Amino acid sequence: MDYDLLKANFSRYTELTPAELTQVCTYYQERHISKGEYVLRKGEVCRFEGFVVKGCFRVFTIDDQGNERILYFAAEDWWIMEIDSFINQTASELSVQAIEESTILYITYSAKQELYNTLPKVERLFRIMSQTAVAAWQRRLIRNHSMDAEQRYHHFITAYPEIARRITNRHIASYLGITPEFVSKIRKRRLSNKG
Amino acid sequence: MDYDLLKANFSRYTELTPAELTQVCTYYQERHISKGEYVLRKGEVCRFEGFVVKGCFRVFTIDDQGNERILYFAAEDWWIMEIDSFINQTASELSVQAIEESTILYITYSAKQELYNTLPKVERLFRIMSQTAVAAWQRRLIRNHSMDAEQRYHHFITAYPEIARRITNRHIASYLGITPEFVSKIRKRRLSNKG
DNA sequence: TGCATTTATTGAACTAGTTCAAGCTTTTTT
DNA sequence: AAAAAAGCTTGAACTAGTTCAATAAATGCA
Repeated sequence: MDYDLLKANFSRYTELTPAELTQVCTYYQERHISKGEYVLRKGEVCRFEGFVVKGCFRVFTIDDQGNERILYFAAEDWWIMEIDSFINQTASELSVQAIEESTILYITYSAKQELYNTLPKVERLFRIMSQTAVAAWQRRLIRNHSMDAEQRYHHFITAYPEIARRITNRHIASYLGITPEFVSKIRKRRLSNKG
Repeated sequence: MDYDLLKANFSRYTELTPAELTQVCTYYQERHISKGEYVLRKGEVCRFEGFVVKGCFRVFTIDDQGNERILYFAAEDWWIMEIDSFINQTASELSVQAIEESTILYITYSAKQELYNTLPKVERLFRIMSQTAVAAWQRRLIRNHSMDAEQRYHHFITAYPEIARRITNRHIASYLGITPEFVSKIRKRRLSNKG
């Protein structure tokens, strides 16, 4: 099992010694998820925190009319969980589905609690990780208010070219909050402006 | 000085003994801010984390064309800071301005570091607070994608009736990501539907 | 108190994005 | 390899929300 990606992710937030990093990783287990499989469904309790080692997931909501809204994509080096459901062990508002053959490293709720108590430095690690995430979500909200659909599309494909290549137009549309038809029209416009 | 509101806020996230709560509060100082005054301007480094005891603030961005977008309002029991700027001590993307005569309790960057080191439980407190905030920002993003302007307006005034009464329509518009004119039209529509 | 400034309302013309429907392409399944 | 299913593209008609302009109302200031 290869924990290098996970270790690198952790090291971005707090300095841990190689021994500490290795110790933390022992709490994480590997799991393979096939394309289309759900790791979490709306209404279930999120019992794990997952780190994507290989593959890609979509994290999304389903509203009363059955419309799906993709909140984010999680490819290599991203986390998948329903944060509220995981920390309070309550019903999840989100679903998480693999859109490729994937491998994750996951930690259960009880193992996570044990990890926090065993190695208090991990508390700081996830504190900083979460604070960084808050800032990122705030920036995304501002982008959504200050950019139109075409600008948001352009921002997405330049900020995440890797992910953009791997997903369908419908998924991009759902992520951007617009219709798939309008994504087609934006693409057409962009092509004719460049040709 | 009255730390009750701050203590109650902390207690929502982690259990601390009365002694610990009191100890934590000694790191926070009171400051009065007059209406219209800025506590942070875009480009400055955010050197404090503030908790609103009395009054109301707007936290907002200014884009290249000079357009302001309100990210959130912070009245009593809310926090004001630029989280990214505070944790990394880098230039802030946001500005924070008092829209009423206000009182805050604030902690400086170095005092916060000292607090984390002196009382490690605080690390957990802010870890949970930040994780809760991530979930809240995710929910807000989903609302923005799945509701139209009228639904968003209605959600805001029913979720935060207190704040809605205290701010102008322009501010609500800026928060909702629509024009002030359209807020007027929504209000008119709502009135005639009820009369 | 009166003047100046900001804020709210309303309407008419406009635009970004949606909806629906049809035909085409690609992927998945058998 | 064929059939089925899902995804993409395009256009025409529509709608939610914007822009601009003018007027009225509220607020701040000397």
